[in-house]
Amino acid sequence: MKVSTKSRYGVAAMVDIAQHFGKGPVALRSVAERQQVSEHYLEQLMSNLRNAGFVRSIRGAQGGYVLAKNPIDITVGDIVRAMEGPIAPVDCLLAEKGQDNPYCAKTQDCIRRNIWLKMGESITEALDSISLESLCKEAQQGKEDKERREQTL
Amino acid sequence: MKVSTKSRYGVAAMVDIAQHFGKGPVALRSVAERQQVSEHYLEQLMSNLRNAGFVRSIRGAQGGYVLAKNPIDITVGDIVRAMEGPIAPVDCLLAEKGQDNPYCAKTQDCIRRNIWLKMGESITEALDSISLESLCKEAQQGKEDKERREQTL
DNA sequence: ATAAATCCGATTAATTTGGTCGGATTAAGA
DNA sequence: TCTTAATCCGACCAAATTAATCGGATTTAT
Repeated sequence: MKVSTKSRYGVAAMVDIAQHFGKGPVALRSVAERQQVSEHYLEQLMSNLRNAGFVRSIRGAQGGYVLAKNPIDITVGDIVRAMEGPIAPVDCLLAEKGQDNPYCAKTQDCIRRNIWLKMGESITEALDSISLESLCKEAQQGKEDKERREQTL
Repeated sequence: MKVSTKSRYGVAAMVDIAQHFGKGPVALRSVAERQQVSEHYLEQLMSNLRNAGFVRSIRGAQGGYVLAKNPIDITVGDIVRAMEGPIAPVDCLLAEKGQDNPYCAKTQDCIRRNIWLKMGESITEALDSISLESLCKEAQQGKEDKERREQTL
């Protein structure tokens, strides 16, 4: 029940890029350095985010990545789904309603299914309530607080 | 972000045993058959639940497992924690407050940590709101509904 | 031209998950 | 007391997933 590094690095990268929103493309190299992760690995992750439409890439020298949407319109849930697919703690939740379920024959009267359904909904709700904008604001706030503390000393 | 079979089988077994609450020990063999999982594997899982104090085992012929508490006092969250340890989507949440964190140096001002903290709390809340008793009732209800439908035909 | 970037597919390494196996121990019942 | 049905336990193994790494192709600003 751990969150994969895909999601963690993905969120870290997106927050990093969001913090440069409106200031031109951010090179992955610099993101990798700030966030202390492998640039090559990040590369792979970014293609998921690009295909999902959350970032746009600019190739060639001085290129990099920019957000494809406003930070308020991208949530942590969006990023996690782009990295790992649908949020579903068990596979049997993936079957469409009304269709027969390839993962489990007796979907209809399975009491345990509801447990994991509820769990998935809770996770989704929590993660979709956090936008890149709110994270950037929080980071900015933290930075200002820190500076104020240091000045007061 | 899938729930492991440990947790799923663990919950299945506990519901099964709970349905026999007050009727003497349930042999793992019979649980394994009803739930369609390997008896040997279930064995391993039960030792977690036993060590956590949720079931008591009775060895020897005619032995088996019984709940060590009332079904209303055992939640799905309890079972999941017994099977997988603390519910923490990222390791850095495991460090005690105020102690320095072996997983990440800058725990204090990490905005991302709060994401996963919130996520963990949501999961915990969802899973702890479901008791074995409520699951048994739901199963019983489902069974009665089914019988009624069949009689009406 | 050159250098700085992204892009992409293949491969590998490490970790976790999901078991299996064999035998020891315990206790009920004939 | 013997047999049989059960839990208990540690070691081992196989498969799947995760987390990278690598090499080179492509694009573009300067």
